[in-house]
Amino acid sequence: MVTKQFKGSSEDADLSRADSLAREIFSDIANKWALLITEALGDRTLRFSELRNEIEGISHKMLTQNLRLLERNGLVERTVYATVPPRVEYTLTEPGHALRVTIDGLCDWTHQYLAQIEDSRRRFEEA
Amino acid sequence: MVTKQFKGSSEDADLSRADSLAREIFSDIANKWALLITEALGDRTLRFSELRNEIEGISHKMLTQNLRLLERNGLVERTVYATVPPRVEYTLTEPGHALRVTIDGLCDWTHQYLAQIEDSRRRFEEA
DNA sequence: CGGTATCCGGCCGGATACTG
DNA sequence: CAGTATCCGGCCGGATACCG
Repeated sequence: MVTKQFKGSSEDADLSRADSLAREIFSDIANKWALLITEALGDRTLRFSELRNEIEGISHKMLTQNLRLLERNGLVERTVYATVPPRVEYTLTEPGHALRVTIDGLCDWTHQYLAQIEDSRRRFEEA
Repeated sequence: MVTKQFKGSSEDADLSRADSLAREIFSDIANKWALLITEALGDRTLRFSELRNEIEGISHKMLTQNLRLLERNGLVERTVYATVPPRVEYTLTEPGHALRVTIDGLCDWTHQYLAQIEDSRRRFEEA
């Protein structure tokens, strides 16, 4: 459960702290761009510019911002080559790969229910 | 793949339309509150106020807004009882339950890597 | 090429007040 | 109790410019 920050007996301060941390992480991860980047990486190693091309519609700023976020949480490893021009590669860590599996599930779900959702939307717009 | 809007041969206009729709749905779903509401519902049936209590920190506005979003996409069914005071109940549909399974995975992931992520963050703050 | 900084318009989202 | 409407401060995120 990530929904409640404080569950059970309020005397256990550690549990509530762990839960609020869980929520914080969840909020970091459950965001469009972070998920798309993780999914785009898959088990490849990609450069900044490759990621940018790979992810339709992401801006320079959003990409760097979310890459830092993922790096900070240890989902992505960043390797800088001191060449000129510089070359920076990104790849998923083990936690990153684990997360990716569940994101795959999310993508599968999206495609599986695509038509059904489209129908539901159409029906909803009649009221 | 939800990352690229246009994949493969550009002659198939239907595929690209399906992909952009997938991205749109993905953007709707991959949002903190929508996911938390879906997770909170689980296989229960909850009233508006119960959901509000269940989800730590959600505002009245965000709850209604995201419930409409979920309803529109057919993930949540809304039942109004014409009593006074009114009573409105929310429950997951079949697509909603399917989605919930993958969100469970996300929550499990969060708890599983909690400590590891906390460490990674600490290490990151030294640079 | 990859990253940071700055600017700033727009919308996100909380607070409040009002209906059925 | 549940929902809508309005107001408005804050930050999100795109555009641009400039370093290593």
